[in-house]
Amino acid sequence: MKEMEKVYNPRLIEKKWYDFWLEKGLFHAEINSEKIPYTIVIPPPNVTDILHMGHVLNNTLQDIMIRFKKLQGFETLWLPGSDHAGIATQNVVERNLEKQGRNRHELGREKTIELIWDWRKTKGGKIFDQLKRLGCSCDWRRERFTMDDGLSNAVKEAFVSLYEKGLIYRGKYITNWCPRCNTALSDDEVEHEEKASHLWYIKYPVKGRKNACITVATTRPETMLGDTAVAVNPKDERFANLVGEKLLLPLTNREIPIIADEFVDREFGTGCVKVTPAHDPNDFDMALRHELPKIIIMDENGIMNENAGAEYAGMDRFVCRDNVIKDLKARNLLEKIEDYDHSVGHCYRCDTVIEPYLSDQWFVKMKPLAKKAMKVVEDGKIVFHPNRYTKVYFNWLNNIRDWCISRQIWWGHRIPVYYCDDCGEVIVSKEEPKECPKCHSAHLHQDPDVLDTWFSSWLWPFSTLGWPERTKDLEYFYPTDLLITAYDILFFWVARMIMGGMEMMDEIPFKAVYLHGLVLDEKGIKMSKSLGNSPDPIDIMDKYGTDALRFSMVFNTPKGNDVLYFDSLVETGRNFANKIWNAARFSLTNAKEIHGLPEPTDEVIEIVDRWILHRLNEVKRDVSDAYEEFRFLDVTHQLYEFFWNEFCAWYLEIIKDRFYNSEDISSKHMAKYLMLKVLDESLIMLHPIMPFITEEIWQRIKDFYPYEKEYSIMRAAFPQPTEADSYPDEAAHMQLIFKIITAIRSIRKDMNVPLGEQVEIVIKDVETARCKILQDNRHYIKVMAKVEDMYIGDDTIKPEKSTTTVVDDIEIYMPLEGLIDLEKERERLLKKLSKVEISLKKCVGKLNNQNFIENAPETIIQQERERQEQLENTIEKIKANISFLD
RNA sequence: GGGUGAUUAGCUCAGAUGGUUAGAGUGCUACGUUGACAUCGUAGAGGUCACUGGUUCGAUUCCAGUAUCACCCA
Repeated sequence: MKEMEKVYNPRLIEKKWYDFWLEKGLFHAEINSEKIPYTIVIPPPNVTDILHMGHVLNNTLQDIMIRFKKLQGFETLWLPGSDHAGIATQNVVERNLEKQGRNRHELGREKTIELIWDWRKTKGGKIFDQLKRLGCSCDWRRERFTMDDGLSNAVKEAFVSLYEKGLIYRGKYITNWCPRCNTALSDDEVEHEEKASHLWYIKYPVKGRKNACITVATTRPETMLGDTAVAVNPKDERFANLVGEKLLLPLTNREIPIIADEFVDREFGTGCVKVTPAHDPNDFDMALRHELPKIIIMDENGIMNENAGAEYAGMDRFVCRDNVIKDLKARNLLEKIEDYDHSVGHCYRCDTVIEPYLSDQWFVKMKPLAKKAMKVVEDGKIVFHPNRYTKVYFNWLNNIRDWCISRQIWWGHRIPVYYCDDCGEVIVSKEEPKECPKCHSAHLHQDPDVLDTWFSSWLWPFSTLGWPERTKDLEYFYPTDLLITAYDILFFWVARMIMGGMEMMDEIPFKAVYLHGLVLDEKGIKMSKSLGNSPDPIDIMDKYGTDALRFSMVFNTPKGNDVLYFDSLVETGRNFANKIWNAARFSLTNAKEIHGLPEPTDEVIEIVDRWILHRLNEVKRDVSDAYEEFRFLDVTHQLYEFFWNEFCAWYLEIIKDRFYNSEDISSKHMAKYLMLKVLDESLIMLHPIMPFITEEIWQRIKDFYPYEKEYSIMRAAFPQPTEADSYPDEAAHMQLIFKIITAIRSIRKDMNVPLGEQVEIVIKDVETARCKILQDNRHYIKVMAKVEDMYIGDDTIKPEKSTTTVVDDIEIYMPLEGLIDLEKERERLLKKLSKVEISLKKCVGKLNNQNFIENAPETIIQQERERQEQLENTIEKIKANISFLD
């Protein structure tokens, strides 16, 4: 194998290993009765999607769990795929047509759909190549698309079975209509935005009463052309005498009644509301209660029609608004205009202002589905992480309204409903019927609409595994284990999948849901294409490496909260990757000759070896727990701290002395063995987060390791903690040694004694047991603090002209012939003294508090007493040293 | 209008069933290229844990309220 370069270069290795994993089929899952399955289905990206930072976070987290579970020995399946994104995809192709001066209508339905398929085959699914670049261990052999035959069949099956259960119905209702996309949308596809607007107060003359008017307030004055009543609250005495009277609707002179309805809020506006049943959902309900006519005043493009009156027909709705206002003013019927903020619905695909619009649509009855979906979460069969989303979920399901599933577009699953042209019979069937079952007519036509894309997505966890066929895959992999998605599609998708799973499979779709946050830019603003604040993740990977990006995202993403992204963030990951690389480089150059040697015996083990084993053991436990609990931030921080600040900064530095200066072969061997062991196990623990660099290094070291190794790190076993590697005493002793070393280095720095200059140190510790620890491990202090001569004892004497520090209550002296600056020394000691005195004051304060003594637990009191003693000793020693300066 | 979350170092964020000296990354300061790494090393400075009350022997942590910000639902 080639020598390792001085700096880690991710470009050279990433593609190589991804191809290797693919070639070995390491991402592929099969039914395996020997193993427990662990399944994640990908939240399918749109077929039009290209990778953005949100995808990076989402897919990195999924990959982490899949790789982690694989290391734990599960048969892991990460099932990838995309959805057909009805509106978005059709929009893309329509825009292309527009550029050529054509449109879908002149092309016709079939030809347009053909074009969209062509687009999907040539341009669609670009994101999958990008996910591969990100290292995602998806089982690509199982890639699915919502428009595939199997999944289309699932959609039909779901529709028909829901219809047969009476859970799907068709009707004329107010829906959210996008005049640009020319289709209905579900409530969730409407994004509300607070807009500064006005409240227009319009006077409606009362018929037969000269000069009598009633004033209504509205935010959408153009809709008055479709008013069929004015409503007041029945308890509102101001208008009691007017109920039942007729009004003359301005600009049209149509007669409309004044009605009384509980819905009217007496406090809002004037207390009188205009009722426009065909263009407002609340008014629609009111119209049902009062049997009012419903006048549709605009077409599907938001253009006023003849019902709006000859003067306004043909006008765009917003132009019409201006004209209505102008004309009302001219007739002196506009009482006033107030500034008013209200939330306006926009199409989530094209941002056009939504028009509530009366039309024939298909709906799913949600209440019965919601009930089951709530029960499984109540019963703890599905757990949300973080848990607070449980409440949000219940809140949404408790207030759920029926789901409008028909869309007036062409790209999607055609609704499996047929109408008899002769007798009007409605036939709901998976197969296209040959004749009307009622009148046997052959003149049938299919419903022209298609289904909401989410109507196929909510079946995803089981349709991708073969449903409605009862496949072996379903039996083995379903229910899936985990769904990872951003919290912004909790309702769109997660809740609906639970409903779908319960209804179709009578089984939960997944056991856990992990909801992560959104990726924001450095100012905390949501990234979006239109703002241009979203970097291209591929550029970032080119610049810093994939592992660096993955690590950095996780290192900075608190559980369930948003993450702010900026480039400098990724430097952390890049630097860490380089650190790992160099630790490996060091290890390899020093480990070569242990090839083939057996595991060393305990006879030569040193305390620092036990310390690193102990720490490694703790890290295995903590990291494994953190992975299990989706605390990815803890995983990265634990591993970063351990690898960099314990393994590299202390262990590797300490064993250098053995490598370079020791004659003891077996002791050297022990250090090399442990160095490789820590490296090996750290790599495995890091692998789910940084798959590429860990595989590269692991491949390089595996031959040096005394054990037989697998051909890929992906097939390694996640390290298990063991009681045998637990050395709490030795670990505590080493911590003390490290503290002493740091204290000596600190004096050096303060006194301007560079590490290149050897010094003499005298340590005085009157506590016998502890003093022995220092004596036994003096060589570590000598090596790490560059100390030539060292005297340790309970009776050592402070050398003249020496500088001092006190660690706990251990005194450390460094003789500084001619170098000591008395003032500076006094300053140092006084600073230290004041710190310790503050601590002591707090401590004594507690112990002098009778209530504390009476109420606090004995262990805490004991702890405080010991602390007091040590602090007093420390102070006494610092003071003595200060007076020594005089 | 209802709900959720946030407020801790210059910046981005962890954290503690309530009990030593509140942590990390980044930034900053000083010194340093010794044979893994300057994408580095060593040492250091930097925090009234948003505010006001309450519970408690003890609150930055629990509770209530206030303020500011963000998001979701209507």
